[in-house]
Amino acid sequence: MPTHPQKPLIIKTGVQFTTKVRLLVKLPEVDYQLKVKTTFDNFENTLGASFSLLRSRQFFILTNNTKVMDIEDYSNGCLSVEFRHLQLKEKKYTNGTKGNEAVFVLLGSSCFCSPMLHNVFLQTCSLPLVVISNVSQLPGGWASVMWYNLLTDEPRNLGFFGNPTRASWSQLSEMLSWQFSTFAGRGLNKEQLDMLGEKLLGQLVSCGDYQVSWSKFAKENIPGKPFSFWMWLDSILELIKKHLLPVWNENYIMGFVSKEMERALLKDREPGTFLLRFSESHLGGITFTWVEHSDSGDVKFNSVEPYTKNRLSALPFADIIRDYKVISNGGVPENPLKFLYPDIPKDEAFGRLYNSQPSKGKMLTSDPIALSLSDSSRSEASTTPRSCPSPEPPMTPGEFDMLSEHLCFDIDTVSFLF
Amino acid sequence: MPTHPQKPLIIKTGVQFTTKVRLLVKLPEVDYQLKVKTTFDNFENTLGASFSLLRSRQFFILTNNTKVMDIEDYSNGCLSVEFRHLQLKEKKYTNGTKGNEAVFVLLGSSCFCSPMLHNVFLQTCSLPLVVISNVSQLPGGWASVMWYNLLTDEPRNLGFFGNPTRASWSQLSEMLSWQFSTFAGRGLNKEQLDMLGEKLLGQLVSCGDYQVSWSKFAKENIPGKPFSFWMWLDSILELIKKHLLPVWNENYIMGFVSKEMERALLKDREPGTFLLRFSESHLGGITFTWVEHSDSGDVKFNSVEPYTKNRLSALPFADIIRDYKVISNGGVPENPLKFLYPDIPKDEAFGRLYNSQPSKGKMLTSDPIALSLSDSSRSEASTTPRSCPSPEPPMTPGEFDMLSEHLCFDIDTVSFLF
DNA sequence: ACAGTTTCCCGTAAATGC
DNA sequence: TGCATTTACGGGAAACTG
Repeated sequence: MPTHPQKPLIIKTGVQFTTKVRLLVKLPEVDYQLKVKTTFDNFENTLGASFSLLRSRQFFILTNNTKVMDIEDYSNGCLSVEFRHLQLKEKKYTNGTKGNEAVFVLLGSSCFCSPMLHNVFLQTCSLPLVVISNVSQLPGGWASVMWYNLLTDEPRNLGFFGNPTRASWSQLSEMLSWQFSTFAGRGLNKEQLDMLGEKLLGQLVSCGDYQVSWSKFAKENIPGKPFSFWMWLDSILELIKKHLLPVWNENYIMGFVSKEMERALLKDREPGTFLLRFSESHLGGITFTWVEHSDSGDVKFNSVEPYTKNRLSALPFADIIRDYKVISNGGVPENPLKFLYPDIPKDEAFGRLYNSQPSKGKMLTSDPIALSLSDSSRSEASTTPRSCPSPEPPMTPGEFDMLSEHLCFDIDTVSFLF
Repeated sequence: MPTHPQKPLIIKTGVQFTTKVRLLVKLPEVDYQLKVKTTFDNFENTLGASFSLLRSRQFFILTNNTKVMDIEDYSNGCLSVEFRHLQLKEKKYTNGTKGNEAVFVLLGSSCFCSPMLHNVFLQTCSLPLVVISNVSQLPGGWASVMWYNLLTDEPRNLGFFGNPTRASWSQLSEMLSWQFSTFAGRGLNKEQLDMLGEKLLGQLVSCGDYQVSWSKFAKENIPGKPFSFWMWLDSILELIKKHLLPVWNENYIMGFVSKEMERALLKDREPGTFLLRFSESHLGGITFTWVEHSDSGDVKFNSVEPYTKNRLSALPFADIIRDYKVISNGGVPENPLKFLYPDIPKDEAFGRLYNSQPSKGKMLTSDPIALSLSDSSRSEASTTPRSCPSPEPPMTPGEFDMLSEHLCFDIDTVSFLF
């Protein structure tokens, strides 16, 4: 199990993780033990080649990394060893090049069989994974995992990020929707994806499918903003996961709407109609915009400053909507939010989601009154037996091949689907 | 320097600290080096005794703990070595007894002199200190440091907490006031201390001086509350440090007033007169109570639920006072807080302390409206030379004694005054 | 079982490295 | 010098351990 249970294949240095090595074939009942060692593969090329180059960044396993595969460790019909409390640390004396956080590396494992299988060397490896040193790198690391799995079928394409291939918008948008359905319980509809596509690619999306670069997706900042497209999207995903889950799952958050579209949708609606959208200017923010008619009959739009995780952890979003008040010139506070777009009465939509006491009767506002008018794994077995001269070969070549092909190394029991 | 710069003599395991060993005498210019080693003293009795017992809890220094005292390290006219990045860890294989967090222990240091002073052994030690494993133990640890320093002049009374002596209320109250003046910039006045004394001791305080036990001060819970007296007081100190410093320093927080006293003070005052007091039921909370007259002419007292660090970090306290509104039956919100007790107009008192925009004109309340009607070193040198048979004594006995008496060990440059 | 302690690790801030 | 990355550690919560 990697450090973040929800995000496999990402390991943070200094934080414990778990891995399991399995022998996929049922062996004849012989009385021997397998000594298994888990190591971090610091070499550039594939396993089993006759020579290798050390990578520019190297890691090692700090903790106990050898275990004996016990006959009693049968689980699901195969021999396995689980390594717990493994911890990764970077080697500090490597040549100066500090790579980016998207470096893909391999966790390898080797088996020595004794006494009967003595001198037979077996090796397997995990899927490529990302090493980070701080949770602040988790979004970037996850972007790498997604991009890799979207564009490579090879289980061990370690040079992938040297020249990452592009993704078509149809591929990418499907994956983005998948992220929302996996982590937030509800995916993205066509309108939401269209807005995202336009944000990422401009009007190009509408003119057929388009190729998106890795850089545009996760490295370059959105023009005029201090964050990349994925950083922005991930901040919203996190906001939903932590503070908006029920509202999101009820499909009450339109979320991804441009301000132009927002106005177009609201302008012909009943006064007091509102919709919820994510902030495009700040990371992890959600606002509401409502329509009203001024005395002269003009249509007016009002928005509130985005609510971020800090404000939402003080009061759940549904309660904010219920308790939101505008103090009109008459001095009487009133809630301007009447209908969730297109025309659902507010309490009908949010009623079940209210948490704390509603405000009524004599009330004390113990909180500020602000002036604000505008919105400012798939499991993969890979083995590479090395032929070593064995003085007394304990198995036939056929038996050996079979054994080699069924030694499996999972970094997590959770499968990883893309 | 210990882990918490403001609270010396408390070291948290796994967190870096700094210490300095100084040779207080100016040595004749000889060409030798002193190798100094810092260790954690895990023995029961004083330095230099012929035998010792291991303590039930033992710690050791994880990191590099030897350094050579260089001739060039002269600072303030004496030889010194500074140890940085020291880290403490508990020995895990000791006998089962887990002691409490108030264990006092010693950091020791020994010097080997070579080549001229070869075979001469010198040793010094720090003041007693407290080891904790989590910042949640900091208040308890600090209570120990205070109690020790209040009641012992001995620099190394390690058995003190086996049977801690009592403190007189006059001693203790002086120290409590000192804590507030040190950490919050303003001490406690007689009325505040009287309230604290009564809380701790009942009416006994008024009948002359009284002895307070260590247990009553920091171990036993306040009757009916899930926290001790010091836990409660420290939570308030922390609240002031983080969120109330300017208001506290302007002396606008009466703070320590019983509810009875509060009512007695307010009842004859102008309606809208209010005062600020700390919550006695919750840790780290502050409320305000104001007086008003009901239609029938009765005096009424209203309080708000205590503000805690979470709410105060959303909006500073002065702004809360400015923006606080009661929505009367007429529906018009109004601020009931008019005069800070005894009769200071609110804005006159808090005007300078307001931070954000005041609320006026058309206002949006983006925050909840709650229904709430009631308050529901000194530097110490200690050396114990051991006489070792030296084949070629490089110094006269007099010189040696002088050297021994002037080897000093500070755990911090910050002096510690009680 | 429970209560006092410790461990774990996120998330912010500061330090470091290139 | 500035940005990318790591380290430091407070703080909340889970895990531990007698």
